[in-house]
Amino acid sequence: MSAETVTIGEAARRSGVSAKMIRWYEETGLLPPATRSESGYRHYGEADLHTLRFVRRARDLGFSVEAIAELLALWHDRARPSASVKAIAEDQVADLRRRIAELEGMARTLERLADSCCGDSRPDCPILDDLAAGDAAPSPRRRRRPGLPTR
Amino acid sequence: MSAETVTIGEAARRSGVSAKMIRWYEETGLLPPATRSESGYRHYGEADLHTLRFVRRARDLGFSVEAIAELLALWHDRARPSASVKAIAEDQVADLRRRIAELEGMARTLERLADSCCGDSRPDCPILDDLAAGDAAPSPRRRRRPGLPTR
DNA sequence: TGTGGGGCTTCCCATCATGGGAAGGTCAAG
DNA sequence: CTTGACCTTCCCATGATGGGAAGCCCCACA
Repeated sequence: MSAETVTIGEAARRSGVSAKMIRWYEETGLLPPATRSESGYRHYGEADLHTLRFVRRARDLGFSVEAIAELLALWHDRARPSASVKAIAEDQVADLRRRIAELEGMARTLERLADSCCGDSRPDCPILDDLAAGDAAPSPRRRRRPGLPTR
Repeated sequence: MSAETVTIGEAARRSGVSAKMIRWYEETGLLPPATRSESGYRHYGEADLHTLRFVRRARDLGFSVEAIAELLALWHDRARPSASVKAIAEDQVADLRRRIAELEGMARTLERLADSCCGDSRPDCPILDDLAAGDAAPSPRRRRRPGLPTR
């Protein structure tokens, strides 16, 4: 019993991770190479599906693939300290909060500008005036530490 | 007077847009080709700098390059209806709000999980338990309409 | 047993906005 | 004239994802 395995398409359907991404996760080392049939088809068992769902859920929470690799390692380490997991989660929360604050700032500014624009057929527009004002604070564009699907 | 022009590095410093990005904006058609010196150096005048600052400010508000192209066109169109500008701004706000809500959902879930994890040296961890639960709602990963720096 | 259609394989390309860096030409100050 | 800072173009990488082509495989049905 339980030698039941499924092909990659079925694994994708059952895990919510696309076949493309399953292959990519394997290629980049997030997942170990799948077992193959004689003809080269990948096959996945229940444990593999469980792992795939874990990955999927972690992606849904915005974890980067790198963070997921750490989470998977901790998941498989029966001697893990839960503090390690918690630290990763709290980092992720901090990152999410930082990004939310950034987007919130943009949204508030834009809402204020949009509210002040009467939005009719006349050309006067406080939104364009603001953009053209050119008093942009020269904040350097930082590289974000990878993470969210950002879809 | 006012035939003063600067090179791309100086334009970058004065506008807050990197030289790399100025070239890229030109290449992709967001900006018209810069005038060149005999030896091929790009040169920028006050009007160009004004445009660059406009672009920079719009990027800071999360507009996609595509949206900025529309905003620039409206900016230069003295017969524009302000409603057109307002519509673009409101689309952007809606997009920002949607993404904020998404991140907020992740952050809340993760905070709840992190709070329930005692974070000590023992291996028991509700965070991993949740990830492993595999009850992930199979929400399809949509492609996001381009926009934010997302840094 | 032949065949058709759907699933699998690998490989390449695109996204979006950005930076890094190499190889080589230009310019201005000393 | 040299030196060093700047400019040019070109290629590559990022992160996670999808699209699509070319070709092989497998099963069900006639």
